[in-house]
Amino acid sequence: MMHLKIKNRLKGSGLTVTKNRIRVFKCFTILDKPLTLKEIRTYNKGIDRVTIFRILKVFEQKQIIHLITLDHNKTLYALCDQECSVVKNNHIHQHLHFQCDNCHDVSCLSIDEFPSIKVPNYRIDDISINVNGLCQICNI
Amino acid sequence: MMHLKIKNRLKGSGLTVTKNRIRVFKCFTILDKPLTLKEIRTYNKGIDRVTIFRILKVFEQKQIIHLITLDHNKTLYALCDQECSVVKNNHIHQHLHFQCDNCHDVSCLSIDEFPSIKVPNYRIDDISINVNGLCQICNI
DNA sequence: TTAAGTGCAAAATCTTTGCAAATGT
DNA sequence: ACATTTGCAAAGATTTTGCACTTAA
Repeated sequence: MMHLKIKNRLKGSGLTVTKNRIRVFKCFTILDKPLTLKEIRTYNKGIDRVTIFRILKVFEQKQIIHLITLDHNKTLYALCDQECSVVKNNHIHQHLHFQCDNCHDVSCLSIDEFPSIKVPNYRIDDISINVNGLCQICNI
Repeated sequence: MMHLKIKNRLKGSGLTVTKNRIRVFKCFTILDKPLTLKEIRTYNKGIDRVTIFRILKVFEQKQIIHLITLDHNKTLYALCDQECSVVKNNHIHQHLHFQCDNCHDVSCLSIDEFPSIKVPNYRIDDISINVNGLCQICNI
């Protein structure tokens, strides 16, 4: 994704286009995987700690990225893509979050049949699934 | 659950039985739902902040409680019950975590058919599911 | 030009560590 | 008696806030 596309994405969300926001956005597209705060800071040296927090917060509000919360409070940030659809004012992700127990990388996986869950007397609106195991590469 | 039972549970896990540990354990059984750290502190006034941390940590290690990590890093602590089984050194919970969007209470729900997930070329070992919606009471 | 974003300093939280005193076995 | 747990103080880590300066539209 090039600058122009990024700019349009930001504008489309009603955000001012700034150097920092472009840099942060770009690092998501280049690395092409969910990132920890530490990684984001590493790839955006020079941008203030606080500014990064604020950019991530506004990106999340505008649904440019979404948070992945793994067990024990490990948080990752991932770019939303076309598969992220909006239902009833909520952001519904028809994908699951996978973490490899060997290489520890995290990825968003789309699956063909997303499980539906029924619980008697409850109304289920949103399902969030995290799975662990071995990824394509580590499973050879 | 009364004192004797709690004592045995602690001893059974190889833990020393102390007043504080009994108090913390007891508050889980009385309130009978997953609790936030804040709630645990509220119901255990007088026990030092640090001691609570240490008790929760050791309870987790001994699989007396398990952590529930909701979106945005909200963590709750829940008593493990007989349905928590041990598989391959990992603690597998065949239940899901539900949070009501109205009353915000969190609960562990057992469901009859726990979804199985298959992803080509991946090995899936552990599935963790969080759902939102309306609970029994709020869904009337 | 004027509204919004940024950097820096500092505050507010949250979690961990070290150690002497208290408690459990 | 001896090992473990606890409380307190303080260190670390993480996230937020306030405000003057800079940048984007």
